Amino acid sequence: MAQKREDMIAETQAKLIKSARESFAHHGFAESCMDDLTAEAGLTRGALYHHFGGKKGLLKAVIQQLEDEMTTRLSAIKSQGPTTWEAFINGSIAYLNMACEPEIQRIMLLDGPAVLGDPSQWPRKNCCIRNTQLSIEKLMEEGVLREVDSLAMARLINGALFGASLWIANAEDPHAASIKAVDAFLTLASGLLKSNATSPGTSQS
Amino acid sequence: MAQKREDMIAETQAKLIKSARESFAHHGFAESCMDDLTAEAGLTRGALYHHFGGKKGLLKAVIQQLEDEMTTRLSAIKSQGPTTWEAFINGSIAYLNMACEPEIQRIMLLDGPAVLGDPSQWPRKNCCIRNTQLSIEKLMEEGVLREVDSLAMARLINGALFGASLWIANAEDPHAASIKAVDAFLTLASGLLKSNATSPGTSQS
DNA sequence: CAACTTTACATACACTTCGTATGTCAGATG
DNA sequence: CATCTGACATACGAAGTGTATGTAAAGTTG
Repeated sequence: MAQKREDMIAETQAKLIKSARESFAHHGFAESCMDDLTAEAGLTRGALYHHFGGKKGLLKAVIQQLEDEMTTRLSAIKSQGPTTWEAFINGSIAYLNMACEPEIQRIMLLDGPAVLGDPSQWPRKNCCIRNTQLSIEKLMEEGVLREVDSLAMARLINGALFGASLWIANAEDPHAASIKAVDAFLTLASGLLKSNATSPGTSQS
Repeated sequence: MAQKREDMIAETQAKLIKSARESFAHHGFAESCMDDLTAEAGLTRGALYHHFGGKKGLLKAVIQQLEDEMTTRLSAIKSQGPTTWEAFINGSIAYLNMACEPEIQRIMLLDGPAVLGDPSQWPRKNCCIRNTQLSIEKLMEEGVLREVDSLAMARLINGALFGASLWIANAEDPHAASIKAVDAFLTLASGLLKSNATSPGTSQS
């Protein structure tokens, strides 16, 4: 039964994180009330403070879970590209689409940086940017890309996709906006290529 | 003396906005206390609610002032480029540098979107993005750029510069990071050009 | 110019929310 | 079985926010 206890603890934490995700996503971090949050999970603020140390701690845990999920999803997509370049492009488009999801956009992209500061300083250093950076380095090794600082470029690209996602999510016609954004991104990304004819056709959303 | 009264009102508002800028920039929006804020300006919360309707209203006013200042500064820089393309690049680099300033980054780029939502929905619709968009359209008319949706591209570019600014501001060596970011941006931006040899040399920071 | 109204702010109060300090009970340990 | 640790709940105090009300000066109307 030594296991059972740990399971219950994990379950408690999972319930709190789940409630927090919903509340943060719906009302935003600032407007989310810890009493409501915990009540929704069938608990009290005592549990929250015990496990996460406070509201910000809970936000960190939620973001970590979101990051893990994003990483899993992105890895799956990136691993199945015919070329490294296409894997990179498809991964970027996937990231763009994910950034439009309310939970991710609201919690990770809006509230996260405002409350916790620069994402790259977060504990489990932002996996998405790391992923982008690794792709870029791989492409440079393959000789496909021009030489640039991979981290700087990864930041630019992630920022660009985030900016576009904010636009898409708030557009009157998000689907149309998404198509335009992908098209524009492909154009922009072609600047990375050594030999740039118009960027090679890539499967769109 | 009809003028004097309006002047005093404007002065009151200006004092509140000034205090708010400092407080928001130093402590962030959430941690800024309205009592401290207004006391610093020699007033009380009564004045704040009267003129701005609340904390968010004050944030809006502060952001508007920051936007106006940025627009002025950017226009000055853009108007003096030898070619439209160089004006665009120089404006972008200037935007990048400005985005690294703590006041602008913290208030406009971090707290602003988190508290007020997508910047493009703000009252005085984000002048920086508009500026970028207009530059892009002009460059397309001149036949320098490939055909893309100008708004989508403007969003991508502004987002990219914001992402880079966040990185620079939190880097161990911001100056070095800034140089890398500019270099990477030039590479990326070359994707916009119809004829892209390596992007033409441009004055760096 | 006198009575009234409006406006710019200050003061007072009620409500929410957060963090901490303390309490309690179940399970682990010896 | 006695004890202790850890997981959570309860209770309390301190801010902070928004609103409702007060006040005095400026403006308006007869």
